[in-house]
Amino acid sequence: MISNTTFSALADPNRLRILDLLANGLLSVGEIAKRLQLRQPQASKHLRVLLEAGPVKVEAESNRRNYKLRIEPLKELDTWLEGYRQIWNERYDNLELYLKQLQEMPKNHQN
Amino acid sequence: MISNTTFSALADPNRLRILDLLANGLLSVGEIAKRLQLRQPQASKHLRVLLEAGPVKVEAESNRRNYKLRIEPLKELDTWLEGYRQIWNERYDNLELYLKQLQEMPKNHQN
DNA sequence: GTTATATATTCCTTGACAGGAATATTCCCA
DNA sequence: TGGGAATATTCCTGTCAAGGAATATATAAC
Repeated sequence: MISNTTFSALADPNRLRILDLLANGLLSVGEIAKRLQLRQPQASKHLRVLLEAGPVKVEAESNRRNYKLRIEPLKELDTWLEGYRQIWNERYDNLELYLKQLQEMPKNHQN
Repeated sequence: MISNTTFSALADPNRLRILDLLANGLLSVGEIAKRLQLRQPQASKHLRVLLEAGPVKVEAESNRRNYKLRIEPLKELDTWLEGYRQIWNERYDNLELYLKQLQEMPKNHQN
């Protein structure tokens, strides 16, 4: 079972945007704040949430702190989704089967 | 871009559990409350959140209301994840490549 | 129609969280 | 060692969401 902390961390538009930024490579706090038009403290605060929840890691480089994506929590999300993917495939299969049966049914039996 | 409302709806342990229950088929409010040891009003309230956020739908049957999974928002989640899946595959590919190069490298060049 | 059952809604209180502003901390460099 | 740049933290305030309790609504059964 996936924990809800991952979802909580992503339940904020700015943090979602941060992840999308980091998908293209590591960034410093200042860069993130600049690109998202956030004030630096808010950027730091959001990054802290992401850091503690998991989907981000940090690496100090002199007085910069470079944040990177941490892919594991997203993999967990993927794993969690797996169970539901089965459901929608199942349903799709049923629809396919239904359409096939409909096609094979003689026209005069289609009411 | 996925909206954060889906994540918000899932950012609660009880709602996650509700989804997991509904993955096995439709359930009435009372059943959900009972299985999750929730009071009925709280169950209703969580279901309302899920209903408005998307991942659940409802069907009235006499004085019961049967809630079902609505798979579309989870598909959206899946689509959103797709971008990140590319990242982890990419990294995996790089690792594979690295290991391959390592293998092909003559032993006396491995420092 | 009255009663029971299932569900939804309202009101209240409390706790968590986001943003703003100010300040603290850390590290580099001269 | 002092100053500046980058980042983190603290304090404050307003908003929102969750749970509890009580109540309203709807449907079935008699």
